Amino acid sequence: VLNAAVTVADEDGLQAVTMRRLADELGAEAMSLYYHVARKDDVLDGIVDVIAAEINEAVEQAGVPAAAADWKPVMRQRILAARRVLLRHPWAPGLFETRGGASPAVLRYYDNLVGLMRSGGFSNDLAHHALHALGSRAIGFSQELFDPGGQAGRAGGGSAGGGSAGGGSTRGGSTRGGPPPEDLAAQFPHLAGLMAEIAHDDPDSTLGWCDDQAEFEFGLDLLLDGLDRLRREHFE
Amino acid sequence: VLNAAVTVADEDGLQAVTMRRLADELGAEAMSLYYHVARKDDVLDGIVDVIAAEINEAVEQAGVPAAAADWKPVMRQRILAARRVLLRHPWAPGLFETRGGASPAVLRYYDNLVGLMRSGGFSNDLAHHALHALGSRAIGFSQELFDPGGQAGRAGGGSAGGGSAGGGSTRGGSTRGGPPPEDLAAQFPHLAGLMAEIAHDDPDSTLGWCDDQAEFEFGLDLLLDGLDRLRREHFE
DNA sequence: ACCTGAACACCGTTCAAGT
DNA sequence: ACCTGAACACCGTTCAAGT
Repeated sequence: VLNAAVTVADEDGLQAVTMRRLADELGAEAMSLYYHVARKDDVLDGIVDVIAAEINEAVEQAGVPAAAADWKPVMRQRILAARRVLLRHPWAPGLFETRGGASPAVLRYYDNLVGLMRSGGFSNDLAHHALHALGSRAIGFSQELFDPGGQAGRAGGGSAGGGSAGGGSTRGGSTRGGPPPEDLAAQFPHLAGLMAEIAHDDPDSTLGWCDDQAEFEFGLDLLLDGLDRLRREHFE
Repeated sequence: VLNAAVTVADEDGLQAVTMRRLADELGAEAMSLYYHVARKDDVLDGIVDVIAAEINEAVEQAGVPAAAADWKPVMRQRILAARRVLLRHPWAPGLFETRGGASPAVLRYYDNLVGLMRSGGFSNDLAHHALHALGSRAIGFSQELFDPGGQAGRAGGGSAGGGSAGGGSTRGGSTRGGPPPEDLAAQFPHLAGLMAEIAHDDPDSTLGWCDDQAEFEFGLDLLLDGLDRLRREHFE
């Protein structure tokens, strides 16, 4: 039922999952779906629950314990495991943003995360702040403003800043009569400088030169380290 | 032209900004818009540029310098100024996620941010990491999984974790035959415990008990402090 | 109980015409 | 050069019927 929707989304994107298309996929030739489901929103809610269940399963299979005194590496592993399944469903983050709270499976994921922090010495107050600070990173994706890869809603986000100093504004320039690409460096000198220096490490691409996985872990570790510091301060 | 679209979105939400509605609002009675614009995507790209320009204007009016040796408080002010305009356009963050890279105005915003970091002692490499780590927080909003307020895409996000241990799953329970609310505490013990302890500070609401502004600043400061530490390490 | 067809009110977009 | 009307191919959703 819902699995068909996930398959369609994986193959042709979220915008392809339509009631008529779903009916086609399921053998049923028409909108008999409305007997089993009240609104389309229900199937969308359903598929975030399916994905969240897949995340929980992956976390358990990876053998990441639900409680540990050494909370940090465990939480890191759980989050990276979640990220791995989200990377298989690039359309899912967009759905998680709008309907994350409707899924018991994501609540279970978060409940485990809180349990892990509690057993690691977090007060409820700090655990609460931690969930806010991590935001969507807690469940394996981050929200970037720029996505040179072009695929909107990609898990883990695309790259930020310099990455699209070329990509973004080249597009803007051609479609909207912006400045020609030549004086981009003049318009955005700092981004251009940043890009020039970083891109030279990976010379064969000026757009997709960000290592998304490494950047995700950089931001994650920055937050986890900061939280650990606060936890320790609370103890001493 | 684009201002009409922003007004419609502010009043009736993003889903209300439709080509026919826009034509109505503009006096023009039909789809003459297609003479001035090729696709609807162009007007969407256009309005993120309008909002980003509003952000840049607000930052300049607030007198936040574009370069400073003491980069941290300046960056903090810039980001919080950006957040203030995003709070006036709750639908905007959702658009920024998908089409952020298409706007010269957001590129300008980011360029200023990079310039600020550079003048504050960041290497290009660390500035690049910083943009990734901050993600959408750099431009004033954060992505939360749960939004008890119900308004999807609200700037700064709704509240996370415990906030919807009640809200989210009560909804799930009623619409999808989940468990009755009574044993939610049994199903999600850690979230329930967290909520019980935190909510008691603000007893008159079990759902919207998160101080979004405070939580946004908590996560922001966690990241800024971590980045400053890395910057100092690089110096010594 | 379960499915179906036709229809309704909406989209974005095209295109031949109007002035 | 600028606008318009009618039409097309799609949506989600309803509803009276079918078995």
